[in-house]
Amino acid sequence: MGNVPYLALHLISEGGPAIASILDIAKKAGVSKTTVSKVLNRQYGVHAETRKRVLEAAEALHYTPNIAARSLVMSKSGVIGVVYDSFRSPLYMELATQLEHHAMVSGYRLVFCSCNEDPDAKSGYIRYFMGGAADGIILFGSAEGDEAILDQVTAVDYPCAVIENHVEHLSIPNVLIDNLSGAAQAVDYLYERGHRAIAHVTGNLLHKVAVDRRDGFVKAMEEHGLSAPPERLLSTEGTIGCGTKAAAQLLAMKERPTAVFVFNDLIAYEMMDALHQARCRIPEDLSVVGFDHLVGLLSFKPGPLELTSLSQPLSDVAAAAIDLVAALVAGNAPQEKVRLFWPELKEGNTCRTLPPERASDPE
Amino acid sequence: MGNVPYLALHLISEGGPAIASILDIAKKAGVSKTTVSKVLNRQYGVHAETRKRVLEAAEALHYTPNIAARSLVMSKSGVIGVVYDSFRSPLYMELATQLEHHAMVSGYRLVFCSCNEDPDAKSGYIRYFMGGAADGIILFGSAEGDEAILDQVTAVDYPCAVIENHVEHLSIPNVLIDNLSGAAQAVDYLYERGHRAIAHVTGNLLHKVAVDRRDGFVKAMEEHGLSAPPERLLSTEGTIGCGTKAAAQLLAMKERPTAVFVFNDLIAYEMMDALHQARCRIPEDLSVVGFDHLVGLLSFKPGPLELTSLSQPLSDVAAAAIDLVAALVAGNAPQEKVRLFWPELKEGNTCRTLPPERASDPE
DNA sequence: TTGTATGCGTTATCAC
DNA sequence: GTGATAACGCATACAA
Repeated sequence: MGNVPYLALHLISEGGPAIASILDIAKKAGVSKTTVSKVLNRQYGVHAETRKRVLEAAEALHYTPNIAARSLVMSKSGVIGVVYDSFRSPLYMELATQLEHHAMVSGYRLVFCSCNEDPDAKSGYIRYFMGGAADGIILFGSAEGDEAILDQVTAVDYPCAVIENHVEHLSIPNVLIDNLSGAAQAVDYLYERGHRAIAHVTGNLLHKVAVDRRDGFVKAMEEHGLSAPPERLLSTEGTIGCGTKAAAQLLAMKERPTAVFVFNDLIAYEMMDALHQARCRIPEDLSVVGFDHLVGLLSFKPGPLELTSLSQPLSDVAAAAIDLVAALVAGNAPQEKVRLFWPELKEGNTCRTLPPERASDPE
Repeated sequence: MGNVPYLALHLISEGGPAIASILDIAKKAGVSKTTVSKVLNRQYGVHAETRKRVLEAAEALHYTPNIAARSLVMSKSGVIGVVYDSFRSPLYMELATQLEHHAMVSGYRLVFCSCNEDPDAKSGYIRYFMGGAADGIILFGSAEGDEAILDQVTAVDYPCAVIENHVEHLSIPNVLIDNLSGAAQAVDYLYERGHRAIAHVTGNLLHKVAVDRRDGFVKAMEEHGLSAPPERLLSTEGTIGCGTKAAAQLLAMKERPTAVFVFNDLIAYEMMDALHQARCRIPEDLSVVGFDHLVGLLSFKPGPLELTSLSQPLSDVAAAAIDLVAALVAGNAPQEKVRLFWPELKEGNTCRTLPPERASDPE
């Protein structure tokens, strides 16, 4: 009766895949659905002979469990969803690889999506995961609109961990790199080598990471009794081409700094290339420190120079994120809301030690 | 009765997210489930006043549709799944970005997963998608074991498109780059510049791409009346470090070739770096042609030299793959099984034109 | 315009 | 050891 349209539809539509169900197996093997389910889930209490018949039928019909039905009844999918703003960085890729690795160890499937910087798409993917496609999500990034999105997540207590973004008033656990420490390490390193006039090239300040690194830079400068005047804070949008723009700005400066701390290696390499073309030598004329240590993530060298840069412990970050979400899914609120990791400065050849006379510059 | 354990479980477990259902909304708004469903799906035939009440209730309860239930009843998820072997290449990332873009245009969600080169994990992800998590899949890559996996897919007529792998006897549509043409372009380019002694560094020959490019190389050489002896075919496993190894092999050759066609830029840049360290100058001592044109995909330069390389039309490839899967999902068998695209040689500065006298070397 | 009833494919409970 | 049967949350044909 009522099921005729469904059945008819199923039989008529030639386009749809012909995936067998437990019921199909049951018919073929001459047993009940329950028995089939038991066999398929490796439960005890099934006659060896029956089990064999069921298994053969399943094989013959190319059975694939319907995960929609399964997660509907179990309210669990075994999946963790990861939401990116963009795929376009070797750093993101390495993080993805590490996340996948740790998820597998924890017995979760991991699926990724990128909203390509589109907030609506991001919200859509998150709602998709929250709707049962995943048991929990990992949100990577610190874009401006994320807070509103995270509000929805906390409202229903959905398991979620955020990498790279710390929202104070929300109870969502964060996995963070200490960007302030990173900036301080960069400044300290340059200071020790005699640099006093240090500039900073920011990332996209709509992302918290960029703000943190800039603030960390300013703070570190002040702690050394140095100033970080606005004209030495070159803000960029973190997109392709901004390194070149930053280089132009640097070259146009009346009092050129002796060193620059750049938001990340992507920008820094592009900037160094533009500087090189303008006959500004690195490190002779300008010292550069980056962030992310791309050389460590790539099989090739991202430029003629090896950039001195801060390396992030991506494996630790990934493990912590998976851990947090897995704990939340299991119903255990994590003890600590913030898992903080320290970046480590890796020395390259883009920084010069200034001769003493310059080092004793005023201020 | 029977539902008590379910309800009790739901109420007791503090860990689970508290996501409201249509039934919850219905109760709160004082209407039936059907009405709520209608409102939520923007259907006509609902009183404005009722609609408002429902919407308010949904908002208040932070309603998120359960996609498991929805896709169970509709046998559609609105998702296309993409399966990668690895995330570790700028090429893969750019392809992902393009795929995401085109999927959004087609109204599909796109979720990615990487099996990290583990065949079992790959099979698991594919079965997961086939089980209803996605309406169709795009498999990227040409690893050796893929054929067995694709057998399962075709057995149940599940919508699937493969990028970079052509399995002759299966009816799965393929999106391909003409690797033979790519190799021929590389050889032609070098031949025109006087090179006769040309070597080839392969990729992982367990992947069909690598085999195709090698075969294309050999064929193109023969068409020029040149030979491609085994000792000039340096096979690698495509992993990190193999470029360095290939460089060592090249340097150890008794009769060193004047040019090398390398499987991809990743290997080529690593190789060139090792060669540089061994004081082998490029292009003076050796000309190099790569594949993938990484410079076009990165915001920074992947090395001091700009590698002459074959560029793949990734946007076209992505569009074709999405198109194919979307068509299959809609029940339309694509007219053509193979969508072939041509790579384009982008000239860099890693190839030298040999002086006439050398060019006329015998064979 | 609204509500009732049914089924999607699975797991889980409980009789046989 | 095995098999009915009842949910999971949703969409829809159909009755009211």
